[in-house]
Amino acid sequence: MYRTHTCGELRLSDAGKTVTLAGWVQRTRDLGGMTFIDLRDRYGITQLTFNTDSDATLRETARSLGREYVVQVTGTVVERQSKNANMPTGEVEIFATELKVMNVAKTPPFTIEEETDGGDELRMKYRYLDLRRANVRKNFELRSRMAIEVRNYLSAQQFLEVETPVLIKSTPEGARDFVVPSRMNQGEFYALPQSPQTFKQLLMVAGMDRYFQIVKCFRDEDLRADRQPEFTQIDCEMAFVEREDILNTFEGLAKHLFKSILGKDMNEPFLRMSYDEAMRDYGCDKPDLRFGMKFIALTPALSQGEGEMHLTRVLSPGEGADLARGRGFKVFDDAELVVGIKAEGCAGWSRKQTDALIEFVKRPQVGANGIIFVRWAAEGLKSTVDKFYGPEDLQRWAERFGMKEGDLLCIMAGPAEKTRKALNELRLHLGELLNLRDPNVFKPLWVLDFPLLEKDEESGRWHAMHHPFTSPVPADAHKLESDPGAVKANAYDLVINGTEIGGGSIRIHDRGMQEAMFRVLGFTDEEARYKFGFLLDAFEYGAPPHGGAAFGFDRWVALFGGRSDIREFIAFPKNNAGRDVMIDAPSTIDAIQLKELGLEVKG
RNA sequence: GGUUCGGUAGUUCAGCUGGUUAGAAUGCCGCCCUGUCACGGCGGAGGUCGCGGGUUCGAGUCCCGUCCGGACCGCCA
Repeated sequence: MYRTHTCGELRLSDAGKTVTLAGWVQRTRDLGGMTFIDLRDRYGITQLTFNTDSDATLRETARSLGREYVVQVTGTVVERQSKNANMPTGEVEIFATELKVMNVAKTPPFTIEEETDGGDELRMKYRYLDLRRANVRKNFELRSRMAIEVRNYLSAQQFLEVETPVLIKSTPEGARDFVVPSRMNQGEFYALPQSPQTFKQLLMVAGMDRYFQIVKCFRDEDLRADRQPEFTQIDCEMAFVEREDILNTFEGLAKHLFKSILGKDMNEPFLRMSYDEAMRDYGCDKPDLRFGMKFIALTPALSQGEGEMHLTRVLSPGEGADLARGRGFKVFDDAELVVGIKAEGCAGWSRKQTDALIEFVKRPQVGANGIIFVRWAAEGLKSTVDKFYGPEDLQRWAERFGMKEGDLLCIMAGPAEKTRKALNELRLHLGELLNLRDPNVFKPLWVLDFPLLEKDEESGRWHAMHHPFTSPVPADAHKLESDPGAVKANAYDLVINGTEIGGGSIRIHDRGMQEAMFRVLGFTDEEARYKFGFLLDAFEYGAPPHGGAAFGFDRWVALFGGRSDIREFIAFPKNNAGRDVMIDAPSTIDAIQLKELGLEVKG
């Protein structure tokens, strides 16, 4: 037997017991006459003590231990003379009588402590050391608990966990597929699933009624802090349901997780908002509702007074440059949209601070031209466009925004889509600066009524905003082929704190409608049959109405863990370039493997 | 495909308008220390300044290229 107890469980009540522990040497404190060793395992840290009463060889061994040596120790649990209130085992220590080094260790390249000195790259290269750190380990304890609670909730709701294949057929309609060559079928390839979408629909045709799976999905697209090439979804599908049934079921799942994991009672029904509303009020389809700063448009449609109209003109060619006065306004060809947000209590911000905001929105990633500021300070309303606007204009704007003394308006103008997007970035940035994005506050939101289709500006083709199996809302179904852009999707996203946690839809379950959808997307009948014939065929054998949802498990865990980087919640993640720096993958394969697969590699 | 920030000791970083022998903290090694828990004290070792080229009397510092990493845009049905 390697151990009788873990390093996290001994308490004062255990005093007097003879115990054996095993673990890693966290730290040695050698005081000359006494030596203390912190012994660590997954469960905690226990202090070992050696002194002049200890056997001389034993003491010598204790003093020679390096960080991360694996040791087994036997000794007596004793009450500490100086207790440490900061650790659960802080009232006791082990007076060691035997000490065995089970394995030595090189000095690790970074400290194995909560506040490590290691940078991200090193931590990932030595991830097995990084994972020894208590705060990293906690992320995986959280992840494990959440997976168990997801299963608890869904199985109580009669969902069956069914595994779907990982080697499937390539249908790169949305994201690019990862592709796997087949040795037995040379020249042909499997693809790894971007999601088990079609399989879960087939399970509904199969009468499974309610399916779920916590499943890896793969997308060969560029990475982000919240995007990995392989990631985990909570994938669900239900038969004989309408949108309302699905929203209720998964709102229930979310509430169950909030309660069981975070101890939070989410009694209120989740807010609901249409896509159009979200775009109008927040400039994005996943608004962070932890704070206000709703968009308010000043022109052109909503404006009445001359002031607003003038604003459009001022920002037009020629005059814009003059207006700049060194503040960075540039010329707009047209200001389709003039829209602002109100930052409460920011009227006192310095020139340096407001300039920093302008710099922020002028970054190429945001691409705005500038910001007009209106502040209500002690001396009254003042704006960066005072040259062009009198007090009565400013007063009207202030009323429009419900402005109070101390508030700062940030107004942007330009092409509608770009301006909305830029103001969204500014809003989030201000929320950050003003500490309004508290990770302990959760504001869930259902976003509904997405457009079914989006037009790709380059190709002029329609593509599905969600995926091609999403049904139109019943009222719009007849417009699918005549006016595709006007069709709303029977789809929904769950957004929490500005993060898209998941989404889903009521699916098409009728062959004719699915074929119409493929036509709208520009598939020929042959293409549709080649890629999705199995699904179309299945719809002819009694496909029930069905719908479902999928949730980004990594993101959800990260959200509950109060972080935005999902890599912290994935045991062995990939870096920005899709590489695993620990095992050094991807890598080349040898000539024999290539030959067996019937592949040749260029270059 | 693009934008942007970074790469200097094992590690995290500082290093000014180019100028003698490149610093700090921490870690590591040695010695001292009987109640530490970020122990303390004294001493020591440790560097191809990512790589290649250029400018210059002189480059960690400036320029060009390249590699690597981070964040972001495009992309992510």
